[in-house]
Amino acid sequence: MDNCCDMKGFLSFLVLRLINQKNMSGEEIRQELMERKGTRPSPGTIYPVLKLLSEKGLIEEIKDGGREKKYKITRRGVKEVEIANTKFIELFYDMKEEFKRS
Amino acid sequence: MDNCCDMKGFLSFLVLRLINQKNMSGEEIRQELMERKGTRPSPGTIYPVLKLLSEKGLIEEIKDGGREKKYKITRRGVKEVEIANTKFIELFYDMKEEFKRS
DNA sequence: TATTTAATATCGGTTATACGATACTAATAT
DNA sequence: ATATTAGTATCGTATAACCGATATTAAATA
Repeated sequence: MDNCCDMKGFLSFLVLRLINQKNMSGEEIRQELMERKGTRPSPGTIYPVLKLLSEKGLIEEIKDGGREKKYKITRRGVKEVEIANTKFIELFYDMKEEFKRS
Repeated sequence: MDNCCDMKGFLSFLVLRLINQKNMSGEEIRQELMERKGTRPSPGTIYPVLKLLSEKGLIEEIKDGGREKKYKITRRGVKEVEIANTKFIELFYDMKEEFKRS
């Protein structure tokens, strides 16, 4: 309310990139986003995103016996990440300098 | 609809950064975003954003005689951009590599 | 086997983003 | 002075993001 630039949106992009880096469960993703944003996205936020990405065939479930269900990227997902990365960089190309300094 | 990662959101962030780089009119901003995204945001998208940013004291109008009204960043706006940049980098820090390669 | 519990899934509602269509304004041209 | 036109502004609406609360599931434990 008080802040411009709430940085909403891009959640599915972030989630897809996380799963692209390594297989992750919903809770692991919530934890990772907690560290980046300071706030932990609610279950009602994250699981619908995982469902959506699954339905689009960009990620798929894997069960490794434990309590958690993990997701891994699919080949389509890898392609999608690459396309999305390119779009992202085109959109924010002038952030390059800021990233360098970080 | 078909695509995950629509890259919606962040419009006010983008606009504020553009105006931070140089004084710009609504049309110039639409043009610049056209080049980055491939689609030109509609007037109904861009002018409300400019209004919002004005109301928050992050940008202000300047008239330079011509047909266009330009906006310049305020000191508060500059601060806000810096804060937003930091948040952005925290959120997408792992894009650093992709930016380097670009 | 029954219970507990961590993780996952769903539902309804709120807010923000963005669009298309339309109206307004003021500089320019006639 | 009037008409045109580029740019600006507004309105109503659609969509998407996200949350909180609640329900469900399945592994772990008692």
